[in-house]
Amino acid sequence: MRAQDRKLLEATRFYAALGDTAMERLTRNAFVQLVPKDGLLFMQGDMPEFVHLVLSGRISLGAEDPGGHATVVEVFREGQLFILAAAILDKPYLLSARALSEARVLMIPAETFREVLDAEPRLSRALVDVLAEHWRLLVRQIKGLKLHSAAERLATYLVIRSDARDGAATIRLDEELRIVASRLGMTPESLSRAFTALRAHGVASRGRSIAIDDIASLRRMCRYEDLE
Amino acid sequence: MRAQDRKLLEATRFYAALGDTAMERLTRNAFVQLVPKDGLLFMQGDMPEFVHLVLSGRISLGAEDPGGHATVVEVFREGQLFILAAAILDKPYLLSARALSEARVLMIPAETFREVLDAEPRLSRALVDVLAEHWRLLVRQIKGLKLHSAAERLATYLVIRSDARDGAATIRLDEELRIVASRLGMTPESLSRAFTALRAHGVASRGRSIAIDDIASLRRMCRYEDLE
DNA sequence: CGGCTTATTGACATACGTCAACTATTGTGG
DNA sequence: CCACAATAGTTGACGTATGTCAATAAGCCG
Repeated sequence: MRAQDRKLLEATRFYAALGDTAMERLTRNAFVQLVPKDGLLFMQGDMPEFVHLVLSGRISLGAEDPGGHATVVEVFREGQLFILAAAILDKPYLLSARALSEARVLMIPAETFREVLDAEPRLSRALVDVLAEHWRLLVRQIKGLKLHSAAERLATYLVIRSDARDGAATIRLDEELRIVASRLGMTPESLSRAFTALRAHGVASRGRSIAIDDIASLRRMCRYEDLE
Repeated sequence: MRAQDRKLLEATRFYAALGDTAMERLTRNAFVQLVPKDGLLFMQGDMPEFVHLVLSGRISLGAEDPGGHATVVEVFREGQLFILAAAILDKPYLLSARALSEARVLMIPAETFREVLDAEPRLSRALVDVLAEHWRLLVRQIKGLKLHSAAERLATYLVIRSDARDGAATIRLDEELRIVASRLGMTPESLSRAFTALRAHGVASRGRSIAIDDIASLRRMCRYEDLE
C-alpha cells in the first residue's frame, strides 16, 4: 500500500474507531486494486472474496434484471467501506459493484476480515456504527421511493448535495445524470422533467451544473425532514 | 421479566451469539411492555429511548407523510430486534413503530444498550450480524421497488412466505392485506389486481387465504433469484 | 345475526416509462 | 486549441402501470 493510501485510510472515521492494531491485522493481507472507469468489481450472485474500501473514485452498487433493466442503489466514495453484509455473512452479493470513475480500492480478503472480526472487538464495534449508518441510508431511500414523487426525490437529492442549509447555492454534480436518475429510481427522461418541474422552485440546471435560489424553500418543498 | 419471556429470549439467535453475561447486563434495566393492537411504540423524529425486542406479536415499522400518506417499511416478529440504528447512533428515528397485533416488547434503555455495546465485545459482534441481515432485507426491498412490477413483488412475497421450495402450497397471511400492500409499496386496490394477475400463474386467493399450484413456477415468474 | 371493517371491482386520472428525434456536452486526435 | 465524433441530455408524442374515488361484496367479531 502506498503511503498516500495509508494516509487516506488513517483519515477515515473507520480507522479512528478501529485503532492501529486492528487496522494492521486487517490490512496485512490486503492490497490496492486500480479499477478503470466502468470496471466491474463483482457481480450480484458472486460469493464475496473481499471487503472493499474506496481509496479514490466512486463505486456504484447496483442491480440488474435478466430483462436488461438496471438500477443504481447507492454510490460509495473515498473512505467508505461498502457491501459489508455479504462478506460478513458469507452470502452471495445482492448487488454488483462498478466503478463510475477510475478508482482505487483497498481489497481486504473476506476470510481475513471475518477472522479479525471475531478476534478484534474494536472492529465489530466500528462496524456496528458503519452498518447502522448504511441502514439509515437505505431506509431514507425506501421512504423516498414509496412516499415521494420524482421531483421531490430530486429536490431531496439536491438539498443533500448542497451542503449549505439555506440561501443560494450552485452545485456541480459529479455523476452523470443518468446515474443520478437511476439512483433516484427514475429514467433520465423523467429526471429532465423533474428538473423542469423544479424550475418553479428556483432551481436552474444546465447539464450537471445546477443553481438553487433558496435551499430553505427547496427543503420545504421536498417534504423531507430527515435529511441529516 | 416473566420466565416465559426469558425462555423466548434464550431461544433467539441473538441470545446464542451474545452469551449469558452480556445478556444479563443488557436486560438488567429492561422491562416488558404490553402494547395493544395499533398501539404506537414511537414516532419518526423521536429520539430513541429504548432498544426494542419483540417477545410476541408483530410490530410494523413505517413512515408517514405530512400529507397523510403512510407506508410500512418492514414488519418484525417474535425474537427480533428492530431499528437498532437510531439507538446505536443516538439519532432521531426515521420510522414509526406500531403494533399490528397485541404485542409484548422487551424495552432495553438505549443508554444501557450503548454502554453495554462499548463494554461487551460479544454484543457488538452479535449486532454486526443482525445489522448485516437487516441491510440485506432493505436492499431486497429497494431492488423490488425499482426493478419489479407490483405483481412480481407480490409473487416474491408469496414465495418467501410459503416456506416450501416447490410443489403446491397454501398460505394464510397473518397481516391484513392493506398492510401487505403497504409493505409491498402499492395500494390495496393494486394488490387486489396483482392477485388477479397472478391467477394466470396458478395463484388462487380468497381474502387472506392463498393457494399456490406450483411454487417453482411462481419463483420463475417473479424473476427474483436472491430470495434466500 | 347484524354491523363494521376490509377487500374487490369498475371507471377514470395521472405520473412515469418508452420511443424517437433533436441538441448540447464532453472528450480526443489532428 | 479547434473540430468533430461520440456520448449524454432534452423534448415531444404517446403508452401503461398504478393511484384515486366510489360503489359493492365479502370477512370477521361481538
